[in-house]
Amino acid sequence: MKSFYITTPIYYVNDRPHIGHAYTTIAADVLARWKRMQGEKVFFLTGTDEHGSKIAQASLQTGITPEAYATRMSAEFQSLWKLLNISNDDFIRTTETRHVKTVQAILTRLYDQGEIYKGFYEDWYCVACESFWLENQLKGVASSGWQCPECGKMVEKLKEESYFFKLSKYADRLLQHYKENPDFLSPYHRAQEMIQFVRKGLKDLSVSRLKEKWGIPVPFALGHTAYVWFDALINYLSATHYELKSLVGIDDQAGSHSSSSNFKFEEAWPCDIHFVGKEIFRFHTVIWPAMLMALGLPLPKKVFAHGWWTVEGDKMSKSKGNIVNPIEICQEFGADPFRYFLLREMPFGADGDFSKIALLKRYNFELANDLGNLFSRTLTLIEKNFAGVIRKLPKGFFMPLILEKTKKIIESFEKSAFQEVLEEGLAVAREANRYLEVNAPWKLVKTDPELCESVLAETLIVLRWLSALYHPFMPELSQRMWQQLGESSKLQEVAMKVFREPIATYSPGTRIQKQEILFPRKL
RNA sequence: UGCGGGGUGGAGCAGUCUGGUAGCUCGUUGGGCUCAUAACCCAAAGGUCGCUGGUUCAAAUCCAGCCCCCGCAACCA
Repeated sequence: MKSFYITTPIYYVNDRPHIGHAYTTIAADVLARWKRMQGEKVFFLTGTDEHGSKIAQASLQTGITPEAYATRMSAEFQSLWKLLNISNDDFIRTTETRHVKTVQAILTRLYDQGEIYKGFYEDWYCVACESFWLENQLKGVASSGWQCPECGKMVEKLKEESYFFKLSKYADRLLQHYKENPDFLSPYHRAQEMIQFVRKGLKDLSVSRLKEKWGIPVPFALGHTAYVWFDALINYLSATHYELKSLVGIDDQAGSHSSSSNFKFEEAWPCDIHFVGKEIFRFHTVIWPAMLMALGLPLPKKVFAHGWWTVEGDKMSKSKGNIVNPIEICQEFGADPFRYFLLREMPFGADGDFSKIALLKRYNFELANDLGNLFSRTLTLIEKNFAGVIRKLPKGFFMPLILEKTKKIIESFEKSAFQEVLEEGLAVAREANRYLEVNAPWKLVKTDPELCESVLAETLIVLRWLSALYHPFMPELSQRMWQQLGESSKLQEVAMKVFREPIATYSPGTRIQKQEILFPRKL
């Protein structure tokens, strides 16, 4: 059976994880949990990109080897994902044997096929930084000499032997693919940029470096190291044990520090969705598909580029020192509300701003007041007036609304429109608050207890539906909602059934378990 | 410069593809309720939809020109 294969980029370990990394990973996690809810087998992959000069330099500064440095940083990502309740099935590191061998096998195969050829790479080079720059990246002016944008020292034109991938010959096929698969480039408003870019023609891509030592050696060219992007993109294949046995002649099951993934290429490929930041959309929609074409493999079904966060109105940058540390936010608000906020605040695909005030407002108004308080008032009414047990079977007052929203939400998930999903859910919670206001069960209990019980039974159905809906976004707190409704099952196992049939899955007479407040209001 | 995105009540956004009484959240003002996390509900005020011109019975929406903001241009989520 084909799994639903979903990836994040592998994160570059030259720095600690920040809100941007968390954003992509949380989005992927929400979709993964949603798909699992629907009963699909999911293969959710994330990992770390550990090669390249920046890593080598960073490790030098800390006085340890690149390997040790990468391991340390990679561990930070892994522990953050644990903190954020990320349900990835595998975590791949580009320094793992399974990956290195796959990259080398692919390089060799493309070289043998004539897709990779020897040529010369010529560009501006900074000796101090050991890195190449494009002319438009340089500082200074041509007349007095160009300077390195990083260290300010003079750069020189350098020509070195390099191996090139025949990217240029795939331009037409790429355009054809974009045309025939309108979902491949998502969201739509970013597609045009890529199409125009490819239309202008592509240059062959240098995929090897002589100067770079920290990376994967090119098997057929002594002294050459694989270009980090060529290396990195292949992770999506190497994690599936792509042709490992036939290509490399080793059985990975026993080797390397693979984290127990047993997903096979046949059940994973083609990838269903690559989540990426908008800045690497091009790598994933131009270079990566061209590489797959050269290998004769089917292309991923969709590449989705999300937007960027500014922080308190400013661009996030190290020099400004305004990098948001997800760990701190989790300590203050909890992982689930943080997850909620990131996907709620802006449409997935657009840019947005992260601010403490915005987070606090979403938390208080939506989670505490609208959602949490709805649970609280309903459960208290049941507790106080009916000893915690509703015996009446709800008639389904909310079902037309719930069915309508359920349909919309399923569509929104298909578009990765997480914000829409949360908006629809919130609208239902607000409607339920209104319903209580109109029917005033606190009055009804004195005049018509039977009717009062019915009103609360209807509201209970909404709470069940909401618990199920929020499961992908807030795995821990939704489970607590579920428990408070008197249910003992694991929500993730029943969520879809409850989401579709909140009444049929309900047994009247279940004793509710009002416990601690779900979202304590924050000042 | 090239390419791309955007400019909608005080703030943040949806609506633009498929023209037809301008919608949501927050904020403000007034009222209601008292079950609940000082939470909840109702109502009101507030917009010539960046500018100019065109198409049309009708334009935020289509077309042309202009102004302003932002992003990308081959290793920042």
